[in-house]
Amino acid sequence: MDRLIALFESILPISDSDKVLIIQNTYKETVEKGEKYCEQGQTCKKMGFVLEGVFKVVRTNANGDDFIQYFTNEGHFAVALESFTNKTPSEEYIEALTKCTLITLTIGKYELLEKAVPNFPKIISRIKEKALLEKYLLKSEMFVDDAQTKYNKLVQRQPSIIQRIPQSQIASFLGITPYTLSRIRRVK
Amino acid sequence: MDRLIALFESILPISDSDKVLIIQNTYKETVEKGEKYCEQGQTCKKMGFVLEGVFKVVRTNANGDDFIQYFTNEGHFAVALESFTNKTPSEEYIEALTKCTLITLTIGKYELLEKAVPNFPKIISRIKEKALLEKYLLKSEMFVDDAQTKYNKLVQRQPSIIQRIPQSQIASFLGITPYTLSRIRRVK
DNA sequence: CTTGTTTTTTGCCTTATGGCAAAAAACGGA
DNA sequence: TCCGTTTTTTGCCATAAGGCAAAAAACAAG
Repeated sequence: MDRLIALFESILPISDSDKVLIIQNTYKETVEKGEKYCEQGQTCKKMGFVLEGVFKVVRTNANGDDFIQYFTNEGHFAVALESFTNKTPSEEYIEALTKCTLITLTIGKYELLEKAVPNFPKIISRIKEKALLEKYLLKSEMFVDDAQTKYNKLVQRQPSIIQRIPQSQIASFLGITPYTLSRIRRVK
Repeated sequence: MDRLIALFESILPISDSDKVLIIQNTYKETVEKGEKYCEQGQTCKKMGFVLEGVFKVVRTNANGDDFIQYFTNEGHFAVALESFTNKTPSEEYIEALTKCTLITLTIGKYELLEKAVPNFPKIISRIKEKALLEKYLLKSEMFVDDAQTKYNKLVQRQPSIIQRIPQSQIASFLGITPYTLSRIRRVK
C-alpha cells in the first residue's frame, strides 16, 4: 500500500487525510493464475496496482488471433486504459499469468477521489500518460528489430518476467513463433 | 482556424470570449519542405495544428539509424509530445515532407491559456491522450503483420499521404526496405 | 512416484524479406 | 527543354523466420 502512495507522491504531494481517503477507497485483491482481471467486450471498471505477479494484456485481431500487447508486473497498473477512460467496451483482456495480488481502485471510487483529492486527477493523468508513452516507445523501438534484438530488449527491460512465464507467451509478445524463440535461446 | 476551434469544441465547449483568446495567442506558420519544425536534442517549445501538408516524426536509434515513427498531416498536431510535456530535450525531430502550414501554439501561450480558459487543460490532455493511443494502436497492430498487410493498413488509414511523399519514406515508416515496398506495389 | 498432458526443442524444408548492383524512371535546376 | 542527380525498379542470391512433425523435456494430478 505504501508503494502505491509513494508512487502517487513521486508526482505530486498528498495530504495525510487524503492518503487515508485513498486507502479507504481501495482494496486488496487476489487473482489466481489463468483468471481474468478484465474481460474483452466489457467495460473495464477498475484499475489495479500490481503488488505481486504478472498479467498479460491481450488483443484479438480481425482473424481471431490473440496477441499479447505487454506484460504488467509489480509496480505497474493493470487496466484496459482506453476502456476505463472512455467507458467503452474493452478490446483487450487482462489475464493473470501467475497468482497476483493488487490494490484495486474501482471507477466509482476513482471518480470520488478525483473530486475529493486535489491533486488526484493530475496524478492519475500523469501516470496514464507515462504508461502509455512507455508502451508506445517499447513497441515502436522493437518495430524494426529482428527476433534476437527484440528478445534482448525484453530481457533488459523486464528480466524478472522471463523466468516466470511460459516461453510461448513471450514469443507472442515479441511477435515471433515459439520455434524461433526456442532457437534464439539455444544459441545464447 | 475554425477547424482547430471545432476540434476543441468536439471535446468540451468554449465560450466566445475564450475563443478570441485562443485565436489571439496562436499564429499561422509556414514550414518549407525539408525544414524542421522541431529539432532533435532541443526542447520542443510549440505544438502545431496542421492545416496543410505532411510532416514526418523521426527517431534515431543507438546505431544512428533514422526511423520514421509516424506521419502527421491535416487535422493532427505536429509536436514532440514527450519533450513538450516534460520540457526535456526531444529524442525525435519533426520535418516537413511537403510545404506545410499550421497554427502554432507556443509553450508560453499554452500555459497562459491553460490558466485562462477553463476547459483548456482537459481538452488538450484529451487530445494528447487520444493521439498517443492512436499511435500506439497503429504500431501495435502492425507489429505482427507482414509487409503487404502493413502497407494495406497504411493505405487504408492515411491514403492521402501515399501520393504525396517519396516511397522510401513510406518504407521507413513501415519498417521494411524500399526494395520490398517496390515489389509489393508492383503486384497490386 | 507414475502417467498422461502440455510445452519446448529440433530436423527439415518453405517462404518472406534483405540487400547488392545495375537499369530504368522520375525529378529538379539551369 | 536538357542534363545531372535522386529515386525506384528489377534480377539475383543470401539470410531470417515460419511452420510441420516428431522427439524430448517439463509439468501436473492422482
